[in-house]
Amino acid sequence: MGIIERKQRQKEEFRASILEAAWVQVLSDGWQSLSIRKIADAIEYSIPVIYNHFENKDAILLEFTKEGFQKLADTLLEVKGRYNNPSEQLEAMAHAYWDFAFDQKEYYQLMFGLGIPACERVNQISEMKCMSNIMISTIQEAISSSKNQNTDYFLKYHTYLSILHGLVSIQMIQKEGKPDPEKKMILQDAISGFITALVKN
Amino acid sequence: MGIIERKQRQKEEFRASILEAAWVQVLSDGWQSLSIRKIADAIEYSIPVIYNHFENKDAILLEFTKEGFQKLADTLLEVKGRYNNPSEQLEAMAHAYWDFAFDQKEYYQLMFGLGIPACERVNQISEMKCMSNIMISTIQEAISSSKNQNTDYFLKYHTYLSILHGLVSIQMIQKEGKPDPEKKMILQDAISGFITALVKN
DNA sequence: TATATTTGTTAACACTGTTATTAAATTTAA
DNA sequence: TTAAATTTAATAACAGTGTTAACAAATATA
Repeated sequence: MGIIERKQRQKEEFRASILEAAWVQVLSDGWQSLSIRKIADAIEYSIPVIYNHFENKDAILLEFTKEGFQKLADTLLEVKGRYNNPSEQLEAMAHAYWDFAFDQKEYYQLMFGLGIPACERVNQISEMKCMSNIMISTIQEAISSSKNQNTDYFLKYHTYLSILHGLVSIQMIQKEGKPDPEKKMILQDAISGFITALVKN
Repeated sequence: MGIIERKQRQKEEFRASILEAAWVQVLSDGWQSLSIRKIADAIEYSIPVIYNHFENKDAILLEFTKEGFQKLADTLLEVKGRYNNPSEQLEAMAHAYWDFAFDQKEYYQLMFGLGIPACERVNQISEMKCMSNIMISTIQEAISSSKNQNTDYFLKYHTYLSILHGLVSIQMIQKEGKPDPEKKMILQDAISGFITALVKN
């Protein structure tokens, strides 16, 4: 009696095929031109079937938003694991963040609402919180081994993320494609300033 | 024979009325819901007349983008004039930037493509360059009176703008409306770190 | 086999930006 | 003043968009 299991499996495959078709569209023409109709066309089904698997278009976008934060969190965690010193970790994570943004530009734009309406209340998404926690814990560790143990870690987390996002998004607005490698000097400049202020004060 | 002058004047008044109607729409429902049809409805004319004054919808958005950068540039210049010391100027300008972003949220979102497609090649807009120059000149002055005169001013400008934009946009993504006054501590933290690094090194 | 239930399609609604065609008003020329 | 030229505006349409009500076909249950 594995019929309902098979049905469940097929349903999930169907759902996955919708996301797959959507992703192909996005990679080829960007978020702006993604439409339910094109997805339906790609999977060779009629339009309303998509609404059997997703409440609306936003639900599809939300799925990718979550995926994006999960991928970023995974990357940060992996990179963090390559170092022991919190300062080194924060620096390496900053570079990884930058690379993720430009290697997975479509994800990043969706996650942070660059050019398209982002899911409001992004910070309530659990995958987003997961990413935050990785950053926060590292900052807390850095503070533990710093001169001033009373530093507000949440403030510093916010500053850290803001610097990273600011650098990335300003860069993305101004130029198409991946930035020159030298542009990473700006990242290096800003982030080393932040880390110095965090540890030395 | 002031007929052509009158016509020219009327044409500009018409143009202004289009922008005025658009702005009312934006303030009440945001950029997302602005449409040519609603503008036409508001000015009580048919749709195609709008295309006699603007090539397309993007041209209307571009107009507001320019306006926004002009307003921001004016504000920064005014604030800068209140201080003599470059460090103080950079700090005051940072606070003015923050205030502008949240007081003129609609402008800011359009200028930096938060949630809506920004005009590509924003940095080619002259009003944008004007704003940049105000920041750059102040940074150059700060470098002149700093320890290391060889500091790359353009890199520092980019860092300065990125920090500001990052702080603002992360804040805007996470919360609706104007942020708590205490959130400005994050700005203070980040920007004073930047200025210290700029002048003391 | 007959009845439910799920699944998918057609067709429509209410929008969007944009434009070709046509009519009206206005200005210019005779 | 009348006729031609020009400007100005409106209607109606095209090609899209997200979403959904109504209906038909396939499948599962009784």
